[in-house]
Amino acid sequence: MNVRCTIVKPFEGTGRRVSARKQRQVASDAGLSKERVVAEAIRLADREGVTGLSMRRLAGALDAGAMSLYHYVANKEELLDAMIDVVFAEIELPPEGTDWQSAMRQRTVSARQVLARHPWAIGFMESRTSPGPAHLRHREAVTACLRKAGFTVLMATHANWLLDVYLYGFALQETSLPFDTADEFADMAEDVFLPQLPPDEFPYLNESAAVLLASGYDPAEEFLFGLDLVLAALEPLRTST
Amino acid sequence: MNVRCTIVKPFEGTGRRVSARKQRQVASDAGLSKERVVAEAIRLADREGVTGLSMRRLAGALDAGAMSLYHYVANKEELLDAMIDVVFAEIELPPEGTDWQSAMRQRTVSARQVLARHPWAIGFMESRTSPGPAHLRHREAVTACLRKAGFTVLMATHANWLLDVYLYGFALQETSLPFDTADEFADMAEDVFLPQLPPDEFPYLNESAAVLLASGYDPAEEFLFGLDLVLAALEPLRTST
DNA sequence: CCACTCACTCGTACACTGTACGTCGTACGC
DNA sequence: GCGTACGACGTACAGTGTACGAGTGAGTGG
Repeated sequence: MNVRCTIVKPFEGTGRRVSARKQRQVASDAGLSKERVVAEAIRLADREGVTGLSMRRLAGALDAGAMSLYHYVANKEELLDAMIDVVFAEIELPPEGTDWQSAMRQRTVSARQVLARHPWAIGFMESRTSPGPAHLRHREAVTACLRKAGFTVLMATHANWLLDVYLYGFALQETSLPFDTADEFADMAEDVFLPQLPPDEFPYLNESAAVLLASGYDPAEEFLFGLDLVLAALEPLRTST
Repeated sequence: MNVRCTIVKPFEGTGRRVSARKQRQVASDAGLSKERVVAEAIRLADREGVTGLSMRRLAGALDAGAMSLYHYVANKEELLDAMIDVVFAEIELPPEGTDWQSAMRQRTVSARQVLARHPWAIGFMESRTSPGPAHLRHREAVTACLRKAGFTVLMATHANWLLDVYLYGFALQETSLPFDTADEFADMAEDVFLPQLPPDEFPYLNESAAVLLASGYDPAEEFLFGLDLVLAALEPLRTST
């Protein structure tokens, strides 16, 4: 196994030494900077998806030449790393001073909102070979929360892992589904899915679709239901109080 | 929301009518076919990752011209759809005749193995707008298993959802991690992670790394631990026996 | 004041991608 | 035997990431 794995500090080194110069420009308006490049890249990815994010288009959005970007970012990989770390920074840390379930619930809900805002990020959050500083701060805070709640190191690792699995798995599924609300689900089920499911071949799927339709099933409620189930299942793993 | 969502039958329509002709060739060796194209695409993606799968390279592996592929596949999207459905077909269905936990455990373990074999598939399993026949058969079997175990339609939906979230979330994390075994984890933690974590800034991460290292933590065990936790948490949702 | 350095910008070029279009050879039904 | 249609594929086009190197202009040492 041949992995390189270094921790990067995204906004350091490549950026212009703005303090070392007598602010030759407004520094945030006209001139480029790594922050501006990354921020615009996130806006572009939010708007057009990750496939719509190309160096040329990004440069265009910044009124710059494509190759100018490479002064702030070594390559597209590094750009993605920096984008992911900004996304991590948007996630609320688990607050101190409450019970661990409320704290983890709050950060996980926040993370889900952030990932819904930046769906392109889901597949990359843990897959970058070099975790950024916001990522590390996040992990430290979560681990601290669990350890203070009385989880042993091993059980905290299990809990951390399971909660992340739930978060990323849910976000992945959520963005995949072609409906968001109960109404959209009803429309899709009625107009698209049901007509394509022969009742004799798929009796249970037909039954499910019919019942869920009749009862006004809302897929948006699935998140908290599963999250609370997972949190409750983790509670017995605590050893002390 | 503007989604097209049709159910495709992957190996039908575009393929050569092999029975209508007096087998002008060996039909599986030399000649192309949608099955052969898709199978080779999966082999290529397994070997080189999804970014290594290009129409030209796939054609090369099949000793054909790039444009020949488009006689069996409308575009790369449809190729991916067909590949995903083959992956679904590799997953064991939950066996009948056992308790629901064993059945779902078995199919989820199988699914994890399949996804480990085809890591490129993880992000696409539920994101294709048109579920293939193997996908539908899979869903039907899982739903049947849960309903027969006494889950109501709504609870079966919750359970199905949570188990899929766990499966995909785990597979996603698993492929992201730069280590697979306990030994590799130990090496990574010692050589790469710990040196980059200042103890005063990340006390809990340092503590965790040290303890896990000392106790020979094996990330491979995480899957069954979490799966059994989820299965146990779902048990009370059953209403009857 | 001049020369030099160096951060920054970006035009061009190359190898690669998906695929639209059109052109073949050939095997088949009549 | 012939028209037809199927399957194969060469070429071309717009797009991608980025290597290379040339330009520009501001700051500094002499």
